[in-house]
Amino acid sequence: MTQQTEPARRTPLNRDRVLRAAVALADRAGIEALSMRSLAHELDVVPMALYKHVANKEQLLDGMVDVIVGEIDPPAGDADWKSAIRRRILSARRALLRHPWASRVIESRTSPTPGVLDYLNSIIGMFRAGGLSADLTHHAMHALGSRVWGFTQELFPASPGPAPADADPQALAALLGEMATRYPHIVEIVLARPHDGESVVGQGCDDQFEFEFALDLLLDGFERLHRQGWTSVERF
Amino acid sequence: MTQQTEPARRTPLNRDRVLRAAVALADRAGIEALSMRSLAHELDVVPMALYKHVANKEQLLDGMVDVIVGEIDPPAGDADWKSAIRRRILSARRALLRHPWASRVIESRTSPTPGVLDYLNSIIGMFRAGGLSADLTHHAMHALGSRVWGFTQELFPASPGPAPADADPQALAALLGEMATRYPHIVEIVLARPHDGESVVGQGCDDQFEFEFALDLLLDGFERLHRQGWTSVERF
DNA sequence: CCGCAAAGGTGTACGACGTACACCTTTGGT
DNA sequence: ACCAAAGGTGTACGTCGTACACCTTTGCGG
Repeated sequence: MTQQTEPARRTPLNRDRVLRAAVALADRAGIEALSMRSLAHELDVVPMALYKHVANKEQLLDGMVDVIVGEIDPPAGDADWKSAIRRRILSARRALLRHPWASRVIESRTSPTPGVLDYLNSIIGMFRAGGLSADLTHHAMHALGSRVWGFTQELFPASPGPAPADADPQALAALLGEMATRYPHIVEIVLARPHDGESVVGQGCDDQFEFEFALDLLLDGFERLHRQGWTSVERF
Repeated sequence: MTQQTEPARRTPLNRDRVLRAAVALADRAGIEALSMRSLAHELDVVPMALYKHVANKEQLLDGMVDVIVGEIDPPAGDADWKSAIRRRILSARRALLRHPWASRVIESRTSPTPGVLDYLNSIIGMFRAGGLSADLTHHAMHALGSRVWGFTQELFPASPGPAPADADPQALAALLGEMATRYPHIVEIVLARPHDGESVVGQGCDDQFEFEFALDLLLDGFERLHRQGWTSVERF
């Protein structure tokens, strides 16, 4: 007669539910708050229960990456390889922006998962379908680096200096002055975007623009090399 | 009469010795083996002693980055900005290659140290001295991203698949065949470098070449934009 | 319908880790 | 000679990943 209330037995965990819960938790609380313990708590289960579904935390992170990679749109039917690849990479970027922790996790993986290999294979296939040689494609992939995923390693996630939430505008101005004498060139280019001068340091640039600027520079470069029949010189 | 042997008192620690020991330990044992405890042990000191010299582990890592940044050569006196920047970045690359953990640590820093700001300021100054506008320089720095440090985020540190030290060549061949059917494009471009076909998977590419390929593509792109007076279009 | 193996979930425990805090020891300046 | 500051110590706490032995539920072949 103990507690009749519990109509349906808790549906058992499985790898997929674990991964999705992990992604959701990382989205909500940040990747640094994701531990085997916190995830288990989230799923109303004891920490060790997770190990019946993932081998260890590394595999959990691998699985989470594959969930995100699964969100990338399949190739669209663009006529030319350049815009097809461009669109696909920007789709990857959108997926990654939805999960701000994802780029850091991808960087930290030490060996690729099947989902990742599928994606890379498909991007390479798009270059090849466009007629680029295997040789040039090889170098192109290296040149893109993490940009195939839609992110650049930003030099610094936030703006330099202490937290901008300090409020005190006088101290901020003083700090800027100090910066300007010690690092004049940095300050100059940070302020180079003329129209959003309101916040002295914060959000000075349009990340999306910066990303596309670099991406197009590279894609245009590949195209130019392709057209002139470039091949890596014999270096041996 | 207890132990007269200990002629000179141990010279006291200081921040610099701590940082150098940390760099040396990371070089020798890998960054993942660097803990406050292991570093203290290395210095024949109790873990908490380190906290008299660095505020916490994050600051220790910051300091280690500055040590490495200090190893980058000062600007050479090249005539044109492009080759001057090229040389400087390749010098940074050499410094980073001497300390394989450094790129990962740089990536993980959340706010810049003075040494880092000095380096960035100086690179920006080189663009400006070459006549590039603050606007174009701004975008160029973004486009370079972590490449200013001389590294690219490799898609994967090692080759895909399980450890290649498995030795058994038959199993390796089978694995390669499996890869070739599932990821044909990847296998094709991995094998695209014709002359080092001996190791099936390992070390298929010349990282230095890949780095310079991408770097030159970008620098050439900046130069082209500069020559044609490029300016970021009004996007508002 | 029984019994039993496998699959799934639990509890306890261990050895790392970073670091707070109170304490002792050495040292250099007056 | 003294004393404050600087440098080093010892103990302790909370968190982490996860090994291992155990219990419970479930589905299936006899």
